[in-house]
Amino acid sequence: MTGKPVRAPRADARRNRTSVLRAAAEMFATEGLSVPVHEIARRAGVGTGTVSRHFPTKEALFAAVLLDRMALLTARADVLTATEDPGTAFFTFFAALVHEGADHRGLAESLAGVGFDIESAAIDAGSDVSGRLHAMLKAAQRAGAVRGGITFADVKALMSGCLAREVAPGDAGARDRVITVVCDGLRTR
Amino acid sequence: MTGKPVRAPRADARRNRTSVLRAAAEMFATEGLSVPVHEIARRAGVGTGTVSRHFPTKEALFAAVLLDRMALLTARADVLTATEDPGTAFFTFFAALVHEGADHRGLAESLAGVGFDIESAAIDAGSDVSGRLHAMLKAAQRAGAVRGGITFADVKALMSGCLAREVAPGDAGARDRVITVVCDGLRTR
DNA sequence: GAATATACGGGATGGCCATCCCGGTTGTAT
DNA sequence: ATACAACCGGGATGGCCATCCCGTATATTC
Repeated sequence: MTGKPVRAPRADARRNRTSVLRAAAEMFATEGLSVPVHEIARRAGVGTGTVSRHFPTKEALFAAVLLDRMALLTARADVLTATEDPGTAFFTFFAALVHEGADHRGLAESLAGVGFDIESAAIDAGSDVSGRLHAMLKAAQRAGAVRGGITFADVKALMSGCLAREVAPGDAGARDRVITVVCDGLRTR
Repeated sequence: MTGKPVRAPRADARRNRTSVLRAAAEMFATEGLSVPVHEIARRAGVGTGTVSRHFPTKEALFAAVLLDRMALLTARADVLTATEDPGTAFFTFFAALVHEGADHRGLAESLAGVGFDIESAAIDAGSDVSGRLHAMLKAAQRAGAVRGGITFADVKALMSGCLAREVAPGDAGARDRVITVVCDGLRTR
């Protein structure tokens, strides 16, 4: 079908690609989505042209960065679903997502709806964390561990609260307090 | 002291000023802080120059818009503090702030730390809503209505969760659900 | 060790936007 | 009615940034 006999990419190209990916992961994590592409290129030791050739768009770069983390998270979700009762699974995964987002400002911003849409990024990345969380919520509700009326959108909103800038990045204690408040609030009483 | 014999501003200037203020309030509320000044000017029926002459900076314009709403809110806080028990006062004011933010996207964004710093805007506006909420939190904790460990920063984070984009602007039901979750989570158990 | 496709760097381009500026206009005081 | 300060509109300016382009360099193949 494709008349193009695809040759393996050049060695320097592969090297640069991973450099960029690593630099992007670090900078998105610490600086957030608004970090200029130029900075990522500088940190990776390449020109801006190289970045946009490998990843046509900043959003595509972000999606690529997300790919592996997302895969890990969905795997984690599947393990929890299989081994824990629905309530525990949901609350544990919720906390895991919050902690993940806390270490990754770009992810948190995306979750909060600032910058790129995380749904589409996730789909580009071929991994659906949201879907897992949604399923776990429903299961936990059926099991009576989480209040009935709560919507998936409600949960996402509460999650973004746990990730708000007010909760300092390094302050795991604050994060745990907030998670506790939300989870206790979500429980059936 | 001021050698300037301040004359009353011209009538058209006053008219334009209030036009701009009204337009800005509407647009910040519906579109958020990222609305271009140009749009505000257009909606107000004036040139962009007129806007920046009256309000030297976009942030100053936002602070001016906030002024009256903030005054109302602090007044409300003072009434609640005087007439209700500390727990009720705190929870009621918390909900009031969330609903206020829901009707005013600019305010919500500012609270969430996106765009301008609301603290400084509030201080420019001469009204300290944060201070009131903080005091009410402490009182509610002393009265045993709210868990002890909770920080004011925690509360702000949770509040911004109630205002997340996921909770659709028109959906008062969703807002109430999320508020309930958070308030129940905050209560001493 | 040539020949050639591939990839590189970083300047050029274009869009967006807040703020500033100035030639022209209008309210106001006399 | 006149004169002057105050004010207006909106174009000009400058900064920031993602993306594109192209002359140059280099990995790969034969």
